[in-house]
Amino acid sequence: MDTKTLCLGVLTQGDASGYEIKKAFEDGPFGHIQEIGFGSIYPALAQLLREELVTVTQYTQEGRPDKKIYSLTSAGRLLLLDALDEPTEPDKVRSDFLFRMMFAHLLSPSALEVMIDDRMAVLNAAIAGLQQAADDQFAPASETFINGYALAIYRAMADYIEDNRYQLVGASLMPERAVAE
Amino acid sequence: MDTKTLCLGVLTQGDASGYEIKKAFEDGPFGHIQEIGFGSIYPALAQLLREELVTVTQYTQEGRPDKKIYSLTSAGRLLLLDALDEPTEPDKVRSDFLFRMMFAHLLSPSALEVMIDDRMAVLNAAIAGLQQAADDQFAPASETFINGYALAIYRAMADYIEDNRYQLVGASLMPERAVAE
DNA sequence: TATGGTATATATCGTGACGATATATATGGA
DNA sequence: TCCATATATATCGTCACGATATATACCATA
Repeated sequence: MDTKTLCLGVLTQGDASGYEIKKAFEDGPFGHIQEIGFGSIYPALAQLLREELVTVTQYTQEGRPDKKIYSLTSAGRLLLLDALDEPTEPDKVRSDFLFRMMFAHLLSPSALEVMIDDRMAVLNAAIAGLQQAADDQFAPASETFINGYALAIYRAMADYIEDNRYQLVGASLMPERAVAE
Repeated sequence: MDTKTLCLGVLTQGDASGYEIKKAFEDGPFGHIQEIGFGSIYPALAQLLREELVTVTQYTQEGRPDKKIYSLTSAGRLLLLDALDEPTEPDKVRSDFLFRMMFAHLLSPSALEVMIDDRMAVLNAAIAGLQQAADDQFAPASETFINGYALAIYRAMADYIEDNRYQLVGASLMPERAVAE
């Protein structure tokens, strides 16, 4: 799933600027699909424009920078549908947190506790935010599904970490004892 | 977490070749942290060698290509410890599957069912594999923790999808009805 | 028997993603 | 007043990723 296709996807939900596409990948349901930055979005939109998969209208705003609103063309809409028909790629994760947990035995117990507490705080904040979003009765079925999916995963993560953190802290103590003895 | 640091991490568990590092990120507990390919590993190892963070020994094998076994230097081990002290970056996900679910209303019910069934098959296979790995009583605490963490997440995903897939299939029916009427 | 797929093993190359940085203005809080 | 945040676009260098090349051995299947 390249950035161009992701932009086409957001634009099916309505016209948007590059800045608004970025926000959709931060707050909205797209935020649970993946993150993308400006360094990917603006070149992608420029290329979509060259390929006539989107059109632009420039707006001059007072007190704000100019805004370029992009709209899907019918060719762009068709290309998205083609992309959805292609084989689904496996999910990809990248967890800096898990990498650190892999080396719990090289960390001091206090450093490890801080890492786990930080992670729990992030998870609990995400869970709280998603529980509020779950109250929206007028959201489309796909958004409700994705929010619930993310909520289920965050809860599973938080529950597992709370139930099993003692195992890691125990392991992190051992090398220190060995050094002390 | 760049590829160089990831390679240093695997090498703390014992000397390894680039090929063996790749395998560690496919099968072992590192597989749940992130994926990396040869195109990232070999340049990273070459750079680590130049910076004297690892050393190499080349082995000639019979019936197999030559093998380059890399070992951590003390500078390499210290650099890994420094990296573990740096602030933990937030997890990153990239789900081609969720992207498709976001556009369930643009898919035929049969195409949607196939996508969900495929996803369930992948999840159930992963769950079955992890349940076997959970029986290993001699694995280090960190590996047991990570395997259990991955298992908890996969189970949460599978359970949620089974319980809520009907919502999406219902939504995918609607446009077809609209076209038919 | 031949063919094709899988495993072992290293390496490169082009495309594209990512993070940092630049530019400009307005608002809100310390 | 000063700094951070929000709005808005854009570029640039570095790094990651996927595809491809090369070479051999082994196993299954047609």
